[in-house]
Amino acid sequence: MYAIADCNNFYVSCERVFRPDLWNKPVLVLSGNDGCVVSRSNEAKALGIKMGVPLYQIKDLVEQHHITCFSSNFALYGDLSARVMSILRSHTMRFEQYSIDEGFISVDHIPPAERKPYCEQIVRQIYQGTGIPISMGIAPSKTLCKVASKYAKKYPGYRGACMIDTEQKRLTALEHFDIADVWGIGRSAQAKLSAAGITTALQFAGQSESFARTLLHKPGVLTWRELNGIDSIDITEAVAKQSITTSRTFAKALTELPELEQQLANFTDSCARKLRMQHSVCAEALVYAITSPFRSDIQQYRVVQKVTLPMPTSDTRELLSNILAAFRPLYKQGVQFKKAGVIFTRILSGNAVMPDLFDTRDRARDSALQRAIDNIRDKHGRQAVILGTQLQLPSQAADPVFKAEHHSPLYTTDVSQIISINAG
DNA sequence: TCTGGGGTCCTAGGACCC
DNA sequence: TCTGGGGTCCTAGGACCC
Repeated sequence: MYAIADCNNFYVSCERVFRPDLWNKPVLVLSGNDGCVVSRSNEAKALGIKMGVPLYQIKDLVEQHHITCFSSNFALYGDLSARVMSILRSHTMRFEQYSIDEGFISVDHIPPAERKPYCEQIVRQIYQGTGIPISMGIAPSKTLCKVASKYAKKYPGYRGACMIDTEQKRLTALEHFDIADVWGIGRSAQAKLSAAGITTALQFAGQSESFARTLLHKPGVLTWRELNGIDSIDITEAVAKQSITTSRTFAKALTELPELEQQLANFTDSCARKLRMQHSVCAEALVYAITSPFRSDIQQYRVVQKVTLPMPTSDTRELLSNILAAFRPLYKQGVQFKKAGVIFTRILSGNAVMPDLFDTRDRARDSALQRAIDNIRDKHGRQAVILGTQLQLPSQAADPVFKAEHHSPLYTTDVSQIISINAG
């Protein structure tokens, strides 16, 4: 048996931890550049605001109902996530963090009759310890856990934890569950199932396995099995990432090469730090820059370039010089680049690299320098040492590349804020 | 005018080999 | 004019997740 812990409206809940006055009020958290809605309080959902909707399309609604909006504050969300996950991890030997706001645990070590009260207690503990409300679902497969957690979220009577542990409960739960809300069923699968007359999770689970295979292939079979209580997606311990991305949409399109290079330097820096944190090296990367796909009035243009590193590396300078060398020839004057990014695609373990006889770099020296830079930044902040390419350009003073007009303070990570919280 | 960011897995089809 | 069959590996793109 597994249990999932799923934070309720996570980003909104994080903001409310430090703004208790916003309980029971409509609240939204916005994506980068305050573009789209990415998290909604229950009150905002009740007003009909959909996930992912652009802010400008609901401006009137926001004003009319005095909805509080926040720019996303990932330093805060990451920090609170780590606290929630650490409590969760303390309850079991088998734990998997599935996303920033969800984690699976095994509850095999808890006697069956105590599992639900045990999870209710975890819900209370996490709320008391972090201020974040969560819901839990307990079941013999991860997909059924997700179903159960949605019931726990919807009906307060479950006291935060819903368990599917009998055949009767499974049938009843699936009967009232929309197939589109099942974990693993996306838009495409839903359309195919709908065409076959299937609208509930129970109808799908009641089909034959070969029906699921013919219509939805391997992933569909997995979901079908899981809905029928056959545990098919085991808990997987954290492993090194196979790809690392940093990308941004710009508030105002960029046209000049130096400003694009500055952004690519920031992206590369961010990816490379994550790479070194998991003790990996990168053998191949992708750099891209594109015009806005929403603009039908301008000529679309896209740069997508594979970058093969001469040697697998995690050195920011080496990665950046290769990435910029690949990008420069494809840059075109006059193009309005609205979004750009860097993806590290071929990632290897740091100690699996073969030395190259013809290598021209002094790698011992490079890595000593990189370590020294990392140490300084750990102590004194990310801006303490940067590459020249990352320097703020004079033209940007009154012209922000990124927009964030509703950013909350760095409550948990900024030293001055921590002092003021303790003092208060 | 304004439209996010970061991942994983699977599949079909091409390249290549014998 | 006739022109095999089967296997592996790689990659781009799609689907899905939060």
